[in-house]
Order: sequence, then C-alpha cells, then structure tokens
Amino acid sequence: DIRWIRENPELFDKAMARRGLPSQASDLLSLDQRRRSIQTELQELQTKRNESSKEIGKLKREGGDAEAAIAEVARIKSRMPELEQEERTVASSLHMHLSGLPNLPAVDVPDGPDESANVEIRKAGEPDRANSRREHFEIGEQLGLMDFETAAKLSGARFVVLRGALARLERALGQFMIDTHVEHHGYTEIQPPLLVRDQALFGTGQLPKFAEDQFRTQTDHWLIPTAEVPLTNLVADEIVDPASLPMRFTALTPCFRSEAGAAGRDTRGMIRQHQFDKVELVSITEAEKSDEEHERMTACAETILKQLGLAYRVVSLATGDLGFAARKTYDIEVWLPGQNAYREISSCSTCADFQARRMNARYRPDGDGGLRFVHTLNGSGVAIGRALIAVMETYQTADRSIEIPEVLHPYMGGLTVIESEKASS
RNA sequence: GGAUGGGUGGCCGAGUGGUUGAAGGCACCGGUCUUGAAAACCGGCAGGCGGGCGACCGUCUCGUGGGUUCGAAUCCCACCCCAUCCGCCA
Repeated sequence: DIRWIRENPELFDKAMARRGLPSQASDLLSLDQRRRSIQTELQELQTKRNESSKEIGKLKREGGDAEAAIAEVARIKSRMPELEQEERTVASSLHMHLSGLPNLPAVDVPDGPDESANVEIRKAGEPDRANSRREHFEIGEQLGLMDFETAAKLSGARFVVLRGALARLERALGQFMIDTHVEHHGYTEIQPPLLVRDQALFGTGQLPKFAEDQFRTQTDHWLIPTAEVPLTNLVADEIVDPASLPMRFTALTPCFRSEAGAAGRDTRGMIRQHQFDKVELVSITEAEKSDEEHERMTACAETILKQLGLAYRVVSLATGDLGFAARKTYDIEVWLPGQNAYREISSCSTCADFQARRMNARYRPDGDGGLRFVHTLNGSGVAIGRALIAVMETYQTADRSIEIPEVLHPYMGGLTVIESEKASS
C-alpha cells in the first residue's frame, strides 16, 4: 500500500531491513511523488477540457457559434497525450516495484538472517533418537514398495513410484487428514482445478517473482505448487458477506514444484519431489480475526500429527526465512528417526491483507459503509508425502515391517501392519 | 478445431454519440406506521485515485488497451474473459 509507505517510510524501511532487503522507501516515494504531480496536472487539464466541452454542447443545442470553444479545447488537448504517456510509464513502474515487494513481517516475528534464527515455540511427543533407525527409502526399498529407479525411467529425478500397501498408506493418510478437517475442524472440502492462470498465481504471490519455481503448460496454464493458490483465489475479485466469515476451505491435491535452485538438496528419497500430495487449509477472515485464526489453523494441523502419534515441534520462522507473502509463519517440524532430525511437514502462515490486496478480495464490515480487504491464511494440514515418511520411520520395526497407526486402520481395509514377507501382495 | 452470442453498480437489468456515473427492480441501511414482525410508504446506497484541516472539490472507471470526435457505456481496431451449438474425447 503506497499510501502506508508514504505515511510510514521509516517503518517500511525498517520492516524490509528485517527481511534483509535494502531501504527503498525514498525511491518508491519519489516515483509516487512524480506520479501524483503528473496526475494533478493532468486532472487540471481534464477539468478545463470537460468544462469547455459542456459549453460546446450547450452552445450547439442553442444554435450558437461554438468555433472559439472548439479551438480552445483543441489547444488544451494538445498538451495531454504527453502527460498521459508519462503518467502511464511512471504508474506501471511503481506498480512493478510494489508487486515485487514481500509482505511486512509481524512485530513478533523473530529477527534473523535464516532458519538458524527460528524460534521453537513448543514440542510434542518424544523424539526417537535410537541410531539404529533406517531412513524411509531404505525401509521402502527393502519392502519392494518404493521405487525410485522406475520413477526415473518414467519421469526422471525427484519422482517416485509407490506400490501396494505403501501406495494405500499414502492414500489413507490423505483421506484421514481431510476427513478430520472437514468433520472436526469446520473446513469445507473443495475439489479445485490443478491448472490455473497467471492471475491466480499473481494473487497468492508466486508471480511475478517466482515463475521459475513453477511448471507451465503449453496452454499457458500453471500447475499449482500448492492448493493455497486455487483455494485462496476462490474469493478473488469478490466482495464477500461478512456473515460468511471466516471461510475455511480444505483440499487434498497434488502439488507441483520445479525445485529450481534446489539441486543437490534432499536428493535421496521422497523428501523433496517435483510432485507430492498435500492437504491444504485456507481461511478467509475479517482483519481483526486473522491472528486468532492463525493459532487455530496451526492447532488443526498439529492435531493430525498427534493422532498419528508423531513427535514434532512448532517453530516461528525468523524474518529471513519468512515466505514472500507471509506476515508470520509457524512451521511444524516432524521428527524423522532415520534422519535423526526435525523436518518441515507443515507451514502455517497469515498473509494479513497482502494476498487480498493483490487479488482484490474485500468485505464490507458491519457498521461503517466502507470496504476492507479480507485477511487470508494458509497452512498445510499436512504434507502427505512427508507424513508417509514420518510414519514409516517412526513405526518401523526390527523385522523390517511397518506398523500402521491406529487412526489409519479404517482407511487400510483392516490392515494393521505392512509386513515384509507380504509386501508384494 | 469450426460457428455464433455476450462482458454495465453487491445482484438482475435498461441504455447506440451531448447535464448518463448510468433508468428500473432486488438486496442492504435509516425513518414512518405496528405491541413486535411482515407488508406498505418516504429517504439513502458504486469503486479507485488526487487535492483540502474540513463541510467538500476534481478526475478516472460500463472486461482491458488503443483510436475516431469538441464530446464515447454508445462508433472503429486489437487483446482478454465468459456462454452456447457442432466436431473430437474421459
């Protein structure tokens, strides 16, 4: 919001500095200043032109001579095209700069250059630190149910083929999660498009800066990197009824990420794939309710891990680790015994009005007649591929089987353990 | 892929060159009436931007961008989007 920057240039620069960005308020404001002075000048000319035109209309109706007035208008108009052009140039330059700016971090976001400055908020469960624990790909390959070689034949690196009981386990996880959010947490299930237009990705903030992280089709669609994109854009260009807030949407979808720039990171196993399933949570709230909703959403995601019996911790991301659109983010990190480390399995963010502004999503608060931007939040509830990994590593047994968490039994057709000798069945 | 039709305020919908930022209706808000509600009646009700301490003033916007014109929602061009029919297809 350029007006906010105009009124709070030091605060703005300070906020950007917390994200490690150079101060740019003065550049933005000089552009803004230029735009406004051009606009003012242009409007004065337009006023004169409009007055004269009305005069002409009146004279003509009354059968008078309008020649002088017409010449006057022509004279005024001769100066306008140049100003109009300049205004367009300056305005679009300003717009470009503004749309490339990340969201301002909330005051309580810890300062720091990267994830090392993230702050642990709470822990749940007891991490299994036994060093005999195998990694998920060892477990999966030994069972013959997780196949990276075949996936590479079909699609290259960062894909996987799951078979039999492991394929079903992944499906069971997704079903369990979405059912939980719909039946117990008040979310509405959505089956959204997986291909979206530029406009949608701009709205949630992936465009224009992060085009190279996405897959694009030949029809100029983009494969969604997360269901956050279609779910949040549900309210794009809408003026929503305040009585319908908060809106809570959930979806189980595949997500597609090019992982440009991630070469060499998490190359083994299913941690970082071009395609993975995820249950997403999105909330649309009134401005005052978003912080509260952020806590609630994070708790909804945690519920899943608790019910699966997985150890985890919640961290508040430092300014340097915060995503582009986020004002504040909690990551939930699940304990992976095979890696002997906590790894991100969910990321819950409040974007405040950042995305709403980009997609022009508003509501009319009760009472005053004005319009306000809604607040948007999104969180994983949770990433299914990583949940599968966590379950495999947490519930591995000495005899190379995997026990299945109790809450998933109904989704597994009664199967309670994936046993190595029955693996191929 | 072929062929049509269409994009106007929160919604529906009128409007083919001159006080039209836009009739009418619905919704919504305020009032009268009523024990209360409904109905009826009266009034209000688009958004962005700029200027002013302010009551206010100006400007832009009828999908988007150009053009014609003294003047464009209305005429011309390009693009975007939506719908329908035919073909193909899960």
